[in-house]
Amino acid sequence: MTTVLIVDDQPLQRYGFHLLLDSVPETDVVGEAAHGAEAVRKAAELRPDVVLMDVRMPGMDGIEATRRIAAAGGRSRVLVLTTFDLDEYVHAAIRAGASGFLLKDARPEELLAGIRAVASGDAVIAPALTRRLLDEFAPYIPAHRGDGAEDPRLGSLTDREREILVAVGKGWTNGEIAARFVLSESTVKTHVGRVLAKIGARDRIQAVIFAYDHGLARPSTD
Amino acid sequence: MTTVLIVDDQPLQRYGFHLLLDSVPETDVVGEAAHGAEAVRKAAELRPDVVLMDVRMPGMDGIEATRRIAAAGGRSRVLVLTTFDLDEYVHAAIRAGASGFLLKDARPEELLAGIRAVASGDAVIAPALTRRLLDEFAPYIPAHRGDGAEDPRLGSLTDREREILVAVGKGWTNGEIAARFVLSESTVKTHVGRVLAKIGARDRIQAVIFAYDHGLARPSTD
DNA sequence: GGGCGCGTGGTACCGGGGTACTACGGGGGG
DNA sequence: CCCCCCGTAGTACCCCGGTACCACGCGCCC
Repeated sequence: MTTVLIVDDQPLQRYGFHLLLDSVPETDVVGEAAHGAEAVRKAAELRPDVVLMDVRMPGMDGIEATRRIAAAGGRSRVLVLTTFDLDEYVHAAIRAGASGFLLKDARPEELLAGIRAVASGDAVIAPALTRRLLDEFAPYIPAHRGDGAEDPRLGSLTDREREILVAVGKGWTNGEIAARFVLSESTVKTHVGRVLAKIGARDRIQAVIFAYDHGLARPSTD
Repeated sequence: MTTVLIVDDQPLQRYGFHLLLDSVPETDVVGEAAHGAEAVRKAAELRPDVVLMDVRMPGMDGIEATRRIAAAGGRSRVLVLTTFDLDEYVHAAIRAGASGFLLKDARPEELLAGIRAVASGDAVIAPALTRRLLDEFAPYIPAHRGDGAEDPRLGSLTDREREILVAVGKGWTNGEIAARFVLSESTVKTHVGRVLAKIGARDRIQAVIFAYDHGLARPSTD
């Protein structure tokens, strides 16, 4: 039995979801909320397995509410439901920590399957959005995976050189690298020089780009 | 009516899929293949709407076959099906141009729903894999989307300065930027200096990292 | 008209980065 | 045993990048 909290500013919409979830035995609607603030409060109080979250709401919107519920660290998973498949919503929801993103025109079975998946710790994305997400993220998949053959330039690096490349990818200067690795700056320069030669980069800048392209560096959420 | 090509090295597995797809009216199995090479050939010959592709096969594997079918540019969409939810497979399949990735332990309705979605141009990912994909790609979502408030540093840049930042993000030297923008190098240095000051970067290197973090630069598939 | 932001351009200076070359000790394989 | 790779370290040199400061023309708004 999975417990559900329904969040939507439209009473009729809540009623519809409530009816649907009551029609199957495995879900139990434990509460409703009409806006973000109420959602955050009730999620903390009722500790539902799944929060069905609308995006567009007066006051605190669904994204901010999702962020707070996710940040609270409880075991509630948020499934975002919206009428509009705007990329910004999807991006924002994912970043906010949502476990799912479905459109309100989904068929009832899809919604129930989504709730089941989210409750069990998995995640779901509406197929119409998945296509765009895949197209967007495909370039970020490191080339050394996926291309069958690993980039030979990566393989040519020694362990130490790969460490140095990662450090360069973080934007550290030679002096900083020397300090953190407890090395002389000369040694660092030697390593960096060899790395540049091996990967075919003229600058440390192109080494940074290389590192990003090959998954050795990734955006930090500092 | 969506036409389907079944690719799997196990005859019994093909038989099972065939039976399942024959049991519903909206799919029509137009062929089978036992390995990658045959799959590529039959896909070109039969032009199915959807290719049900196994990953592990002797000879040419499903990933390579997917790559070739996708590269051929026909309207066939590939739905990869595998027993193992290894991240490498998922990554490789997405990079190869697959439109979907499901596990063989999926329920029949899920498989059929997946085929429908893929045939209509959407994409599907098994919920168990979606979670890991989301966790992996969330950092790549540019901070200026998703965080509600746009990064004020980005907004402070003029149009020209943003262009310059993008160019810096590509790893171009001041000289190259000057050449491509038809400017003097002095002007470029002035712009770069202002950009660095505005975004709070000490180097052009950290400007490159900033560009990646904020979605102004992304891995190129050169 | 006077200001101001923006894009353009210049000079001068200096420090970090990159290259070339050399060197040496340790570990592993022929 | 000897050699080679690897990691370490140094010196010398040059150039690009970054900073500081100044300058001018254009468009826009008060």
